[in-house]
Amino acid sequence: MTKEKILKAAINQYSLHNYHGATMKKIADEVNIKPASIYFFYKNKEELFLAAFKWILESHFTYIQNIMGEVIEQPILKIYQTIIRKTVAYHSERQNETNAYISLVNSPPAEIKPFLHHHMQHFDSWMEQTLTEQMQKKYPDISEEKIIKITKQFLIIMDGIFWEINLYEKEELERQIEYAINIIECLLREEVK
Amino acid sequence: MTKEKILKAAINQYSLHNYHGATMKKIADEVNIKPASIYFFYKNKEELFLAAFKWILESHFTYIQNIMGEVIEQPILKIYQTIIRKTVAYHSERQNETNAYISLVNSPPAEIKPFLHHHMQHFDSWMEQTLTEQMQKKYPDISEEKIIKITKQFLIIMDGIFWEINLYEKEELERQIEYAINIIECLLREEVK
Amino acid sequence: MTKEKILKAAINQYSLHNYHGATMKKIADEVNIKPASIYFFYKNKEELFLAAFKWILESHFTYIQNIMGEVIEQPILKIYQTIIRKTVAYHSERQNETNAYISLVNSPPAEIKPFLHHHMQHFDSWMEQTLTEQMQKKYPDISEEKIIKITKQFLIIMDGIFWEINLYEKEELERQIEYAINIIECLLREEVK
Amino acid sequence: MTKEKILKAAINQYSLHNYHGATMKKIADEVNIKPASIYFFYKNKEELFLAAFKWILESHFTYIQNIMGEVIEQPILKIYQTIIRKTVAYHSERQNETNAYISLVNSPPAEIKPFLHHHMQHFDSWMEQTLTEQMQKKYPDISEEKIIKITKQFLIIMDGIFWEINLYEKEELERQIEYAINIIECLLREEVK
DNA sequence: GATGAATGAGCATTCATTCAT
DNA sequence: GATGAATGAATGCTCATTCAT
Repeated sequence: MTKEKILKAAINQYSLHNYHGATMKKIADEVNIKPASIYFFYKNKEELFLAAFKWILESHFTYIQNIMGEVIEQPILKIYQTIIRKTVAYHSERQNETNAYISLVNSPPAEIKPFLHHHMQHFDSWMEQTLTEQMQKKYPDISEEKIIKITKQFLIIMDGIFWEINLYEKEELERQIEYAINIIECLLREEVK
Repeated sequence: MTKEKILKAAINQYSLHNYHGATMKKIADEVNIKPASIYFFYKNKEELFLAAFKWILESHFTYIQNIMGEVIEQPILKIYQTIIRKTVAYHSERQNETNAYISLVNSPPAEIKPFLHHHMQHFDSWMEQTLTEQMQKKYPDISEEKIIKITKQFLIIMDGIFWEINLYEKEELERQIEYAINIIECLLREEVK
Repeated sequence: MTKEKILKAAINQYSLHNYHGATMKKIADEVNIKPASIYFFYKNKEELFLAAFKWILESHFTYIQNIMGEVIEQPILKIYQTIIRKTVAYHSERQNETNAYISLVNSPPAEIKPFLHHHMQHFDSWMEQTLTEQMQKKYPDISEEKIIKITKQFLIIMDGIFWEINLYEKEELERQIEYAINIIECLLREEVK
Repeated sequence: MTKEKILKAAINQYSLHNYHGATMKKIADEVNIKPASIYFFYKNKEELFLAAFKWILESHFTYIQNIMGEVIEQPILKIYQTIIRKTVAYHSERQNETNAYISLVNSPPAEIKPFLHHHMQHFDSWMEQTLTEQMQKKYPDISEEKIIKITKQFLIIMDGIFWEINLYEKEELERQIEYAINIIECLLREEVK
């Protein structure tokens, strides 16, 4: 119970102030305990943040997996649309986790780099594989090469939108999402014919 | 001379450890001076980093402006291609500046936020305006609406590639760039007729 | 316990070196703790010194109030005599507090000025009022104007003696006190008739 | 020229911030030179302030001597009156020097203590001697004992007023001065009869 | 489980001082 | 005479961590 609250507070503090700015005191304050008490649950700051980062990455992963599970039977464009929209929705609603995630990915504390790298690779290949699998099932005529291409292109667009989550205001972001979906439509129209 | 070296060291440290983790000591060590000496050139840490950020943003801006100047007369696809390729090249060669830039954009120290926001807006609107202008000149028949759309879509792709600079190894990044250019081709083919 | 010791050490250091010269290190050394530990009890240097000053002023105030309470029923000359003698005794025995008090009054750190001013005013008006009240009770025939005058004159003499506490050796100070009391006798003789 | 300006600036800074708060930088700024330049004229901070303190003490001494010279032929009450009034005027017009003087006297930097003590003694005995001499000349019938007593009492009152220079606003100070003169009148009336 | 008290290490910053120019 | 550049030492303060209770 308390342990979990500490974890959440750590994430929040990390998202607000980065690793170096997220102090044990601030975390403790957020949970309404004293800094010394954190050490009953976590060996030290590094361990706490390792746990926090794992939690962020895993819950993000799980969430996307769930979405994927829900839409997997739908037509391919619908899948793409849903992933983009839900991902944005997820991250817009959890700005602090997203912030933490972004700075984590971009400038990870040295201790975490190997773990992070492994996770990213895992996530990416899972996403790629799942998407290509579905396309192959739905469009058995299209060459594997083309399918991989379209999947990778989708990832570029996803990444572009992801980067923009933090930069644009809500309305403008909506518009960008529409534009992004238009791109995918365009790609599919051409490739799938 | 020393002042410049301090600036560069600050950028490097910021890229490695974020604002809070980049200490005056680390910067001084990199320049082979004592921390106290930094204060002869910069009033305090904040001022030093403001100077560093300005330098990054301005040199990035100048660089893109130059590229734009060089390719502006070329066909529109060529323009897009060149911007993507050169931007990636620029940032790949200056990983530390880019890292600094990315963490700056994603989790700016509160003191810098207003300045940063102003700059981003300026850069974005300049890019959009320059690109739409060129398209209007080259395709006077296409509606303004469509031109804006394609420009914004280009920006999504740019952002996607930008985000991936840090994530992918060199070769894979090359491939992603090719895919990105393919997307633009696809979009142009359809919209421009 | 420790908190109190820190307070006393702060007063002592302040009396020795003024506000700026009294460093957290010197205070900590005096208490046999490390400077960082002070911050467990006091938020910062300013708060510590505010507490110290309050303590000095209040204990001085309380002391004088007690004296006044004890002699209030005595003849007026006796009251004046006792106040002077006991004040000097009090301050002679607590040279460091007195020194701190004096430099506080004469060159207060800007942060403390308002608090100090308020206290001084309070003390002064209390003293004046109490003394005039007693005189009015004991000499109902003397005009208020005259009573105020004699009270104010007493304060001048008090201030003179107070200033001299630090300047004269013990014996010479005794003699000055006698002279001061003689002045008051002279004033009373004339005014009271 | 510059040397003198530095001296004056040092006094001013000392009066504003005490010895520890009066930095070489602040002094240099006031003279519009760089801190390094001060060292051309003074060996170090201590020497500068020693010079400054000497200057304050001596000019104060000289001033009082001049006043004394001017009024020495006048009746004794007039002498007392003038000394009080002119001393207050002098110090009111040079609040910074006075402040410096007061904190100097009350909490002198350890290095200066012996010099200061010697000076104070010299000043006090000169004042006492001059005044008693004059009284003896003007009232040859009064016993030496009585004369010394009245002189010392005058010094108490002077000290009281001196202490109040910093505490009271202008108008209230005027009133206190009147009261002080009244005291002296009272003393003279009685002793001189 | 929780915390009061303490500390070592480190941080940004200031300051008196030096020295070559 | 004056200063730009540099620094050692110190200062107020923060922070992760420990440990007895």
